[in-house]
Amino acid sequence: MPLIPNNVASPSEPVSDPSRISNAERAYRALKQLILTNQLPAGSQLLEQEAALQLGMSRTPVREAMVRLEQDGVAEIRPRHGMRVLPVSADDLREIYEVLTSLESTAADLVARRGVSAAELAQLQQAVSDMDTALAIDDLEAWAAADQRFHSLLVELTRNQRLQQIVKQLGEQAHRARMLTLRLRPNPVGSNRDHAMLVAAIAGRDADQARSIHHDHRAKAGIMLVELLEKLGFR
Amino acid sequence: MPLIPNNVASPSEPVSDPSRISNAERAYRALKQLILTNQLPAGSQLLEQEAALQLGMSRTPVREAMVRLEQDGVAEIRPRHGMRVLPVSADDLREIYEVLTSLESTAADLVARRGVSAAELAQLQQAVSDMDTALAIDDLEAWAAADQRFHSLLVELTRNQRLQQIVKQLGEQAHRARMLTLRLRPNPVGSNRDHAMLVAAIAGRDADQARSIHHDHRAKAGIMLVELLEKLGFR
DNA sequence: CGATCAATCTATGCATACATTAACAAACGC
DNA sequence: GCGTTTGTTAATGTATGCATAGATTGATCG
Repeated sequence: MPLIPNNVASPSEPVSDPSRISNAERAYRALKQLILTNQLPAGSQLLEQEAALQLGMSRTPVREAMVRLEQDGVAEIRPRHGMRVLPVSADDLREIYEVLTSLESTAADLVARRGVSAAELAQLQQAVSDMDTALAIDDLEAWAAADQRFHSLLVELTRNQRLQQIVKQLGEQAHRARMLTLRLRPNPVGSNRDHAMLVAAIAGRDADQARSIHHDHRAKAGIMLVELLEKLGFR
Repeated sequence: MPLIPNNVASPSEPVSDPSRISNAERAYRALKQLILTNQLPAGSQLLEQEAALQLGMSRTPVREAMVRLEQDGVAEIRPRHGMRVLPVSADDLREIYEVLTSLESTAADLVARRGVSAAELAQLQQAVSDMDTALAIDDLEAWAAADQRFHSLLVELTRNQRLQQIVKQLGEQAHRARMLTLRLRPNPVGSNRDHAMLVAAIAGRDADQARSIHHDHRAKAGIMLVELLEKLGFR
């Protein structure tokens, strides 16, 4: 007997209270947070039961969280060994940056082409300025945060939710590697300059220029990180 | 100890099936298939219990499948209303094609830049030739299949697994809309020409040309589909 | 007749139980 | 000793039970 849809929903109406977070959601966020901060380092394994105990819930919601993390590409479920946090090899990072370079330079193009409001431009400029400040006082954590905010803003301005979501997901995968190498890489002065130039191109509605600048920016960063990771011996 | 040698398998039941698929996986594939073929059309809802009954399993693996489908972006879980198959609006399609255009033109660039073996080139040419044949006998289903194969091949040749996975996922989201409009759109003769030109550019290692051709190809197709969907009144 | 509210129903989210089977180890034959 | 076999353990995959909250229904009131 085939699965027959028994009714068709009217256009999606908000139904439930979004403020209530399920245990499955809590587990998902908690585990993801642990992974992104390297508290659950690459390669570590976690059994459903262990995680459930730690989080004060049963295996069921934990399992759901692990399934989601697997689909996010940050972990894998190995049938008798629990969830294993995926390492990010130099090759993985190369893949990630190839995609990010493509999508973010497209974002720069789209945003420049459409044009941005004064307020939006100000936000971008603020992020660049925060990066400069952070660099001046040698606060690399703050610099990384501002950098991330800049990229995030840029992508949000495309108003393409799928593009946003994909870039965010890949950014999370790359995050751990970036944090590991934050203090090993040359001071990112060039990065700040690139961003300032991109903002100028966006303000001037020069889509080709914006695309080109951001493409090179991401490609450079990608190559640098991949080489760094290779030197560190991450295969 | 057993008097009957245990290497004699009972006729009906294989002892150890190495490719044993979990019920959760079965549910995932079955539901996804139904959605992609529009047997479970956009907007339809399906309760966990209903699906479980139809698939001959309990709610637990069904639920896992639904969580995965939600992360795939083809359905949403609405508490107390079951899983709802997401409609693909004209706006959704615009988003999807923006990303696909970006990623696939990058793929064309990468593949042309690296160069392909004679065998790989032949596969691409075969796909183009199949598209021509299908068009000549007016078999649109076959044409769509060959078209999909071409795009799929192109992306596989990048050897970037993340790029492949993302393009595949977005392709699945767009699939239903493409099938719906397959007979309403103008005959895709231009599409075949674009593909032939792309193959030539790849053979000639002309990355810029390859990128440009494929970018325009995808952008054209996207605009056409979006307009078609808007005319059909999909919001 | 339409709106409001209470009573009922139901799908879900989670906990828990259980059968299965891979992984490990111990025992065994060579 | 060493590879093989068998027994044990434990983690999973799935089923099931249950409390809850949201949805639905129907009764009451204007």
